[in-house]
Amino acid sequence: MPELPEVETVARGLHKRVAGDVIDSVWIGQRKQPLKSSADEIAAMLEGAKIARARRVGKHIVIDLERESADSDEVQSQSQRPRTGVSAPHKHSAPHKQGQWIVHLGMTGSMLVTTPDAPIEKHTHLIAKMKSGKEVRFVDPRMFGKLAVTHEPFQAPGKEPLDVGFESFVSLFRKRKTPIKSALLNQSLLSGVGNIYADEALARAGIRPRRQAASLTRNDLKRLYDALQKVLKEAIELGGSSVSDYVDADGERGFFQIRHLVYGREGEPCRKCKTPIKRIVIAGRSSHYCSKCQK
DNA sequence: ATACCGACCTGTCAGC
DNA sequence: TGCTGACAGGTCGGTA
Repeated sequence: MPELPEVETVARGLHKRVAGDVIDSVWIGQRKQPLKSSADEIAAMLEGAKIARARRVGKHIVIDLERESADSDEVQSQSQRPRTGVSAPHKHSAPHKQGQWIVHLGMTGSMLVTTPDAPIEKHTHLIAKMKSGKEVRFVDPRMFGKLAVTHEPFQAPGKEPLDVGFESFVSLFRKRKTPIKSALLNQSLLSGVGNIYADEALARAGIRPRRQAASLTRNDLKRLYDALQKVLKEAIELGGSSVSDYVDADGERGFFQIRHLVYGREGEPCRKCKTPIKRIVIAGRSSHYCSKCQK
């Protein structure tokens, strides 16, 4: 489901709602598909930790956790401790002060901040109960999402599309024989671009998705670079694209889908020239373009 | 090294 | 009213 703008929206929503809050307890459901870290590892890292920050890296949500340096001697049980910050629920609390909770939403994942009485949706795989009374819930029908915890600083494999400089952008594609659409989807080149925004950026730049990446002129790449940054920023402003079931941390849909030029518009007229939008398959993914406006 | 392809899952919708 | 097949925002691992 979620690409850079959607993940950014969810991360901002989480930050706004639970930054500074402390995780009291964690419930983790059974899943056919593993979460990546084990349930025990996740619970050990999360329980008793304070959420310092929620942010986006590529298509990942990174939640920075802090833990009071429980200087060994007195470790109290989590329940009884009047209004101090973090309690240490485990006797052998991690030696690390800091940790990270990494969430990938896959195709259909969502991270919701709810009240405890909100009905529990089908396919809820994790519930973190916060000291404030709120709950953070990870819901993921298709189970392509992943949860992990780590002490290592998380790094995306590729460049951040909104931070990368133009020269660096050019060098990513210069030698690639693969179609430009495939190169845009390759997370080890750029992290965060998915099927919607690849199509939308190519449409705005006037470039056909099947064009070999290496065949793009510097001028083509400049238009693509500008278009990509612009479309991502606009989409973030509108809370992302809700094509079917994407919602943010508050359960709200995004609105960028009404601005799509090509994605999901097969057969509909191009907004500029009225030519029907075409759909082809590249590397197994639907790709949409206007055959007149994109060369 | 690089690049396709199917697999991983559930849900929905169109067509018969 | 089924049933079947195609398709869905993403990534992996195996294979060419």
